[in-house]
Amino acid sequence: MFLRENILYLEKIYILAQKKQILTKEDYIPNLAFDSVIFGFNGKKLKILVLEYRNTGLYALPGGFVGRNESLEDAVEKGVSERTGLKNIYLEQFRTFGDMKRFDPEPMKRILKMNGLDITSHSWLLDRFITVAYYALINFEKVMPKPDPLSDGIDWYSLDELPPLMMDHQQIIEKALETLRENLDKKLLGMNLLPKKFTMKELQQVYEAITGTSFNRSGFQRKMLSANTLLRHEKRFSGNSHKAPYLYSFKPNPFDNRPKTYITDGSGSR
Amino acid sequence: MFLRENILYLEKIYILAQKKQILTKEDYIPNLAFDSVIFGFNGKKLKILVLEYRNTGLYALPGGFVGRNESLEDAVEKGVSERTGLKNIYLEQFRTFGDMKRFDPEPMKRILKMNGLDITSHSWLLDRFITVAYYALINFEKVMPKPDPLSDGIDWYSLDELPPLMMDHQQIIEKALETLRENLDKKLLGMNLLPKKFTMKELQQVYEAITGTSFNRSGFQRKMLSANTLLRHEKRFSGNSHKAPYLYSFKPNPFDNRPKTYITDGSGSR
DNA sequence: TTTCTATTGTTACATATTGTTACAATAGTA
DNA sequence: TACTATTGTAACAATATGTAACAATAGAAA
Repeated sequence: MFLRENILYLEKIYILAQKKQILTKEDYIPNLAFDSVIFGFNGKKLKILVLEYRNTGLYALPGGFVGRNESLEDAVEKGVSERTGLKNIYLEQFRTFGDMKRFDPEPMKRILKMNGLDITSHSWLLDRFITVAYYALINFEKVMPKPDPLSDGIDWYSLDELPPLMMDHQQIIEKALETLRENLDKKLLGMNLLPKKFTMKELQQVYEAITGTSFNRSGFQRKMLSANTLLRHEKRFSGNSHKAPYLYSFKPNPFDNRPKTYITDGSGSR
Repeated sequence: MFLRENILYLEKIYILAQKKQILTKEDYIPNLAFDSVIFGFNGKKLKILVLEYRNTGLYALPGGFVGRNESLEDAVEKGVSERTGLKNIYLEQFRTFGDMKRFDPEPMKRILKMNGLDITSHSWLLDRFITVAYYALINFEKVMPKPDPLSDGIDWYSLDELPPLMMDHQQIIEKALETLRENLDKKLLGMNLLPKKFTMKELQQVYEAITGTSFNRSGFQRKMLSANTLLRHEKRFSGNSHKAPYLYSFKPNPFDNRPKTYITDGSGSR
């Protein structure tokens, strides 16, 4: 019993040390944060990772701060990796939110209080923040969501079953989805939400989940194949009594000079 | 003579007071700036407004800082208005640049020195900055460019005759142009670069200047007219010996619920 | 084995969109 | 009145897209 309590005590110290490290003002650029809309596809629906803060009933997008000597995108990569357990994540910056309406210290006060943290010594967290928003596309099956030090929960939510979110996070999600839809035709985004090999039907389901519309099966297949970006592999025998579909993968694009896994957009921000 | 010197002295004090106001650290969000790529169309080519700093040989995009109690977009609107003399400018945020490579205090040191400003008391300007970049589309004929307090020159440059620019401003321009091209099909951007009434040929020239390609005259006309967004007005008799072209204007879009002049994108960042 | 069903890959054809050329209209000049 | 440069539009060809039909087939059921 003594041992167990001792371990719990050490654990508590460790967590506090972690918190202290994470919440020291001097290490970060003040008034600047990032937020991430992490999309996954479960085979049917598009989902988003949402954090729940301890005993507050507050829900939020996973976010973080930018180190004084750290590039913006390194900070985001690190933050999203910590929440998902994945590396080399497809990330795309889509907007920076700098409205005064964002300035509401009350939620953060509650979060600090419920985590037993002193408000005065963390007052910089109650200040105004401008946030750079990114969306991430990840393979749903590979992810092991982990809450951040101030949260006790992190979970997948479909777009139509989102909990009430803090501040302007609902609007951030809407803008993320809007951008994702605009980018869908321009880039090969589907690949980042699917396993390496997939059927034409699965690909179509991803497109339908993202756009919220349905496509004609025949036309979709023709268009995808004519784009000349898919490699056909062996059939997949599912054990069901019907014709087995081919598996496909995306061709590596020879005209795409970015590394295979990347933060998109090489235009100087990296 | 005494009077004249006195006036000059007062003027100097006034300018210094202005500078002091503009350069006081406490008034702004630290480490955060904005830059603007201001596009204009002179009838032939797409041009950009570029600042030249006093006696330094340094060229830069017009930019500024965000007040502690000011929304990001209000700051940008104000800044671009001050450089162009225009109000209600079409502005679009396209990317936030947060690379460590941006961190180079030397240019700012030279600028402060050449303006007779003390480096130690303005050291916050030598710090690292993350910048939110916007592009603006304006009617070339209406603008009266005005330099900012630290610059002695502001001028139009075509894309293929840009001077060597500070830091990563060249990359910011490239990304602005890329985004402008992507948005050209989605939105009615041409209208912001032309006078209210224009001919089909002028509209085509704007499109060609932006995309850097040429279009078939007949097809361009058909597509523009079929989009059902143009109003046809009287003919324009130029005095040249050939058929007079019709003048057109853009229809106000009834499905566009934004005010007629605006910062685009209502998604929470305003 | 044969028949049946659900699903898949492909083709066929109608319709819509785009690219290209041709031609008539016309404002001013010679 | 003829001529020139430019403009608006029609005509036709080439492509792309929407829709439906059909054949192939993996397993289940008979």
